[in-house]
Amino acid sequence: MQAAASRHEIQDCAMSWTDERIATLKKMWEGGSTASQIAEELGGVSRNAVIGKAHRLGLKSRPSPVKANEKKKAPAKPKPAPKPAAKKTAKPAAKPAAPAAPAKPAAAPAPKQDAAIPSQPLPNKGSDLPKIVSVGPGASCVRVRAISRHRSPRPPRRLVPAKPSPEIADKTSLLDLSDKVCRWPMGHPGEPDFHFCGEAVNPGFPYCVEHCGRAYQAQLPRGARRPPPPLPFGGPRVR
DNA sequence: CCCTGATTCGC
DNA sequence: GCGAATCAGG
Repeated sequence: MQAAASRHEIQDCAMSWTDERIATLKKMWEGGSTASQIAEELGGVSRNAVIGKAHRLGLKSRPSPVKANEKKKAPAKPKPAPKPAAKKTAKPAAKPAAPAAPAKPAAAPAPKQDAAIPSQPLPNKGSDLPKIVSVGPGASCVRVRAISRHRSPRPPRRLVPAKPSPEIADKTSLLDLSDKVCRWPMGHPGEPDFHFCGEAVNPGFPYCVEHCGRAYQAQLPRGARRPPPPLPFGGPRVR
């Protein structure tokens, strides 16, 4: 019995949208992660693929920079892009897709409360991320999402998704999130020990009482700056 | 120029 | 159904 293994880890080269991947996609999408992050997390898929899938799944567009204020008036079509075909056809492969930049200051998800935006778990006394980093040298099937730009030397991406890893087996993983548990992220997505708070939420909030206290801080009068910088999710990934 | 998501459209 | 190409706003 070679069974022992039979994990889901390497998804073969046939990257298909399995239930689990879809679940991860949903959670992250709803959790406020950007398509790029999700794509990176899932691995093997481009940001566009994630977006496309998300829409097909019926997930809606959260704060989109573009359609955010799309008005309902449009007698004329502002979209005269008749795509004359002959694009993909010519280039079935070879695409320098621009993967994603890990660090994205753009949007921090978080519920829209009037208070300040939640902040990241902060570098807790520095004891969150310093740990392992990647698994697997290079799969044989990692799509060629070459880094077109001169970003950083892409570290060996771990192929194991946000699967139940022994490291976080007893912690609240992405897939364990629910409306009842605190969604405060501990660490960053992708980290081997990344997990969520998991405490019972403060009724009406996505976080537990403790983290609500951190997420919703009253604006202090200038002069009394606090040390902790904000942002829960879309933060600078410290890789 | 970078990012973001939305949409189109060939496969 | 999938996702690259493209669009479009910030």
